[in-house]
Amino acid sequence: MPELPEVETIRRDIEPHTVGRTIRSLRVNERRMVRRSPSPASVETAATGQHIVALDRRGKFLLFRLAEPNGITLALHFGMSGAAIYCPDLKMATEHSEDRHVHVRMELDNNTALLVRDPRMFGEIFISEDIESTLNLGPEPLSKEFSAELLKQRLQSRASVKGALLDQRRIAGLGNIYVDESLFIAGLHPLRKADSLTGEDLKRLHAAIVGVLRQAIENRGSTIGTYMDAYGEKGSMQDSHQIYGHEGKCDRCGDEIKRIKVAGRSSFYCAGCQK
DNA sequence: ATAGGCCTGACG
DNA sequence: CGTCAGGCCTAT
Repeated sequence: MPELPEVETIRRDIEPHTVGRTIRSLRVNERRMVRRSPSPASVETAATGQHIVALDRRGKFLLFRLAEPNGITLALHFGMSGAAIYCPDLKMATEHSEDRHVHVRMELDNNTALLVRDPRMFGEIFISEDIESTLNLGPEPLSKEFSAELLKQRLQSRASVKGALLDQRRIAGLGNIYVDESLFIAGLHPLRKADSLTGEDLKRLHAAIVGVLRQAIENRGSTIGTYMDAYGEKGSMQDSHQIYGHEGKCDRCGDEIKRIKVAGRSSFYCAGCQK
């Protein structure tokens, strides 16, 4: 479930609890969550005893920057159903560890812990010594460099604009919800060819993406099904969704909201507003 | 470009 | 029972 705003909310919340601390132990008790590193044990060994020098986010990945040996990063991805659980004490961590869906337990040197719960196990944990190359992601949409011009470059594709926006190598961090929201705000049909957008289209789409992601972070993400932040609280961005998950008439023009499959994903749009 | 697979759980 | 889910990889 988590897209960029949800992961950023988790990052901001746990940053003060993790940066500057040492990882006392890391337990990964689900092989299927380890796909890029050789084994759970290799991830555990690489992280144990390491100092957390920074907590970053790249796209939908949460990145623990570890001191020594040389710029190693512990990366987490939350897939469809993953959640971080911050535990201010080990009693809480132990209680949660009995939950069969808790697959990762990171214990810090001040007797706090961070758990990862992921029922569907589409999430991932791994170590990389060159995380930027490993992830191979497009630019961050909330970075200074992200402009309408850069968006134009990244959308040089004959694919649908929705498919292109979902491609993490083109732009990092957008998922099904925020793509639909951005396209609605920009007035663009999800099936428009990415390389058919005009300069004006691209300016509107750029502003829509930046605006919707910023607002989603302010609102601590969207909770539709199960997403919870690291403290177990819901976000409120779902109350501001204008198109995703909506049925019936468009608030803006009164036309019927349509639901189709684009790039294999359920897609909501208004034929009156989106061309 | 699309379908299927990976998984569990919620809902009709 | 079937369908769907905020992700992403693979094979066709």
